[in-house]
Amino acid sequence: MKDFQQKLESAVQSGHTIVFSARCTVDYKGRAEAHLPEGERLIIIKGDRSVLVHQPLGSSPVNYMKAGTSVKVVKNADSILVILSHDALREYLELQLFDIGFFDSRKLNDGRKIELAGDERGMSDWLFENPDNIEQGFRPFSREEQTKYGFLDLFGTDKDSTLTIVECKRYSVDLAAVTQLRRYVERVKADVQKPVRGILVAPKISPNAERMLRDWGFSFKSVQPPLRLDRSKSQSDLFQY
Amino acid sequence: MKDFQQKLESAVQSGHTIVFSARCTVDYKGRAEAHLPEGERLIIIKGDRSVLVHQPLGSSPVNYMKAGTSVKVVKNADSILVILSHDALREYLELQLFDIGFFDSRKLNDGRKIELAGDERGMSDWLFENPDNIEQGFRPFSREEQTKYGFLDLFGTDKDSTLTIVECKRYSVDLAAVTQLRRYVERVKADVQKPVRGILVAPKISPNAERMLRDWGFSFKSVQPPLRLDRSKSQSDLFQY
DNA sequence: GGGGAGAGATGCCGC
DNA sequence: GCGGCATTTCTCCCC
Repeated sequence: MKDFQQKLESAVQSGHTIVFSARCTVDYKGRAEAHLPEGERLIIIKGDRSVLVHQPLGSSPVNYMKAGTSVKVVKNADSILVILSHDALREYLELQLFDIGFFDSRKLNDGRKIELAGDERGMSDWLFENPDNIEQGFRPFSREEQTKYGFLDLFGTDKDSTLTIVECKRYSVDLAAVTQLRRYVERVKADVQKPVRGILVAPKISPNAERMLRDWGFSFKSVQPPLRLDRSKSQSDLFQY
Repeated sequence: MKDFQQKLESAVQSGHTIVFSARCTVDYKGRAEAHLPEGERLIIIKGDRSVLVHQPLGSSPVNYMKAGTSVKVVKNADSILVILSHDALREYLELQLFDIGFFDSRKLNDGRKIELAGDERGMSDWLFENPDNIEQGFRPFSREEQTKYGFLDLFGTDKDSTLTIVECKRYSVDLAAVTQLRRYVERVKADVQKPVRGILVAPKISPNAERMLRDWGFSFKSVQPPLRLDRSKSQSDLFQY
């Protein structure tokens, strides 16, 4: 355990990626307050001093600290305290370690960033280029633009030259999406003193959301934009297993 | 590498918590599509077959799969493919491993659940017991209840017996919170054909949200409820470092 | 399994 | 820094 304290402190110092398992308790105080009774967990401390505590099941960390956390290690009679604090965020995490399972610390070389396709930005980009997929005659003149009216996905005119606001959702439209569109439409309508239409575009919509949408005179268009990740290496046959 | 394939397959079979580092590429296809060029990362496969891929910086996994993923390992000439698929969710992740840094696999014993205090539920519980913190004379008759009107945090009457809906937020009230309250108020108002008040309760509110709130005749009450995590072991001196 | 809503949400971009 | 908003959001609860 003495050895462990030494190892952990120098690993943190060197900015390595640190992974270890331990029987421990966890206490958190910050935006909320939490306690996790004794059990075996996986603890990760990264080079930016972000911290993750993972239980053996579940994809989300049970506790965590953001990058910039300071790490202090204190040896007790029968345990080691790892005191993690982020004073700027006023968040504190304390691990009381009773047994260490394994420990690894190493430099990981990785400067690459993930390339992602199929997000909402891509969807509105595609609809901007292919507006007839929303409605015949719809002509957008702005896209993802911070207008004085707010952050409108697509803003344009329909075939009758009526101002039309389009809100895109990647998945199912819910009540919140309808109120969001309503907020945009009302803001623009109040400003231009003319009729303004609202269209929600998404693969599907929940029954409640559709009812509210109709009540407000908005419309829904079901659209499933194609995924597209352009890069030299063909990916077409990678997911055939 | 041959050895690694064997180790990984049997570790997955035994439901262990598996952690290893590898120089690898990552490809994802599912709700979106993603590619991560070659670099050194940390990979975690848990007993429920949830999968996490972590880069050396940042608290969020760069790629992941939910519990119930099936794991297949294929040996190539110069690399190992780990093919992760979740057919029910139609999500696929592929790791191409070129070098393994370290590998650990072990059973972690942990059945404990986290105890959390200071969430919105606790806040509405506290306000239900101490309604004068919202407004003199406010008397709630339901709390966090799934009424026919929706999920109202607090529902009651004010000192003039006017129906009053209270929406609690743990942090700053934003535009979405105001439209949410508006949706509740309108639904109840339409049903009872009587005036209905709306009150937002939170530590603070953004200027835009406050403007919209006032426009609709709702009110805001700044309240900071105390954190409280009741348990035998006193925590009062644990965060003094 | 879907809908609805909170989360110690996180992360991104804008002002 | 806050605000506004998407997220491969995730998680929980309830129908």
